[in-house]
Amino acid sequence: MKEVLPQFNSTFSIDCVVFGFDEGELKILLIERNEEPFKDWWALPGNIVEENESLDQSASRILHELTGLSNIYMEQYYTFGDVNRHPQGRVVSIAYYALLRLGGDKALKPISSYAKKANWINVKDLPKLAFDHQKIFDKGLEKIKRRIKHQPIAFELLPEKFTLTQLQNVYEVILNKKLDKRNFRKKMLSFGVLKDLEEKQQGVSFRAATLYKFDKRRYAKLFGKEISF
Amino acid sequence: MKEVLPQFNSTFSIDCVVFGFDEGELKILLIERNEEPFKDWWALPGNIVEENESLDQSASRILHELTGLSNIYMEQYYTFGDVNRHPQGRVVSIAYYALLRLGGDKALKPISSYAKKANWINVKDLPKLAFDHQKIFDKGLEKIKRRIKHQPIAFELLPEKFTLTQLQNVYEVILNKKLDKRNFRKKMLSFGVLKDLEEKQQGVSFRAATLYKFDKRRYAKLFGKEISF
DNA sequence: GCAAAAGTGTTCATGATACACCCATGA
DNA sequence: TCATGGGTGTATCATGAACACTTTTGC
Repeated sequence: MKEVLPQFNSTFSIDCVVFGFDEGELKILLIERNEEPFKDWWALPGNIVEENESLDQSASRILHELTGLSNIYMEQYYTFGDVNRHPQGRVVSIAYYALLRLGGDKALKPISSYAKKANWINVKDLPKLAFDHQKIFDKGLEKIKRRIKHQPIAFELLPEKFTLTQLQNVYEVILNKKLDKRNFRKKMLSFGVLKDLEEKQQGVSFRAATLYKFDKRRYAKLFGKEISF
Repeated sequence: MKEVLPQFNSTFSIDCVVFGFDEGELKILLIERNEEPFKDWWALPGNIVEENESLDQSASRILHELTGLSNIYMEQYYTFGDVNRHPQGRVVSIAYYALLRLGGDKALKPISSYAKKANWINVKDLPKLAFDHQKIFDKGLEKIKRRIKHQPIAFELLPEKFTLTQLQNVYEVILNKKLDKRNFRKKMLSFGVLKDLEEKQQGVSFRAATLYKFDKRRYAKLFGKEISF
């Protein structure tokens, strides 16, 4: 049966824009390539899709190999297929963005070794990227800018317990503009999806802020999928 | 160089959800398949991407072969890659939606012959579709529902000269809800991107409506890309 | 006591919604 | 003259935007 399909030398890959938020900065995970082409260049983590895995599975696998983490929030957002985007042949790349909580215990534990090293790099300070990865990144950033206005994705970038100021910070960095503190809090709390943990920040040298938690159940109940953050 | 790439029996294709609006109804173009698998089933128009064309080019080509038209408004929106979505092997499909003006002179002039016939079918009355095409359609419809709220895509479904009632109809059918006539007109006109042609409808058996035209230049000037229709 | 961030309300402008009647035309 | 859709305005409500000071805490 299989030989019925038309065929030429082509393949497809996944590339991931992995966003992390740390100390008020939005970063992405870049790897320094070990192999030609673009040896020694910085690139988005990515890999070839294997025969027996779906695209989503492949993206999860790549992230797992890279970070040792599972259950990362990811979404497919665009597919890049210009004829000459890969110097060694026709490679169509399906792009995903991922969001994860940085800081604290979760250091990177890379499993695979196709990269010399992986690094978190501030999105405002990106080096020149291999292939068409700059384009892929740009579109990914644009995507989460839109997304964060209507879906509760900001919480994926924060620890489970967070302060309202940290949350506002995520919005400010992603949207790249200052927001009004009072209006932000009023609006956020008005959705009724933040649970006041009646618990304070620890170890800060100033007034400790209240910790909140995103209440997923309540969110799902109130709004199927739609809201305007 | 080319043999460096990992490879297995796989390929990629484009599938298109081609929307057309006619007499108050939203329709899509379906073809009846001529070949196995799913011979005699209805399916979305689509084809294998060729070696020397980008994804966008491929989508345009497919639409051109199918309709004889060029310069159709299209956008890539999702890529479907489940392992068993195609019974003959691994086929990853990149989905596009297209919008075009129906009615009047523009009958279909199919060029290719992989289909027995192509038909416009009301989206409320779709038959069972081949492969995972129902899923592809669902996601496409969802996409234009969102899109129409922020981008001027409704005009792509109308003739160059249209009445406000026709425009409202497009919104109502895509969003699947009634809108208030006065509020709709007020809002639409307030954007300042509709040009009053000082010309009336012809050949109607009731009061003729004013014809308008979408003013692309003015739109581009006023709003880079963003607006809330 | 001071530095640093937490926390808190009101006013105003704008946009969204609800709602009903007269007008022009062709048959 | 009647059937059909074209065309119009106002009042109310909800939401978003602007804006500054007091409180708490650790050092």
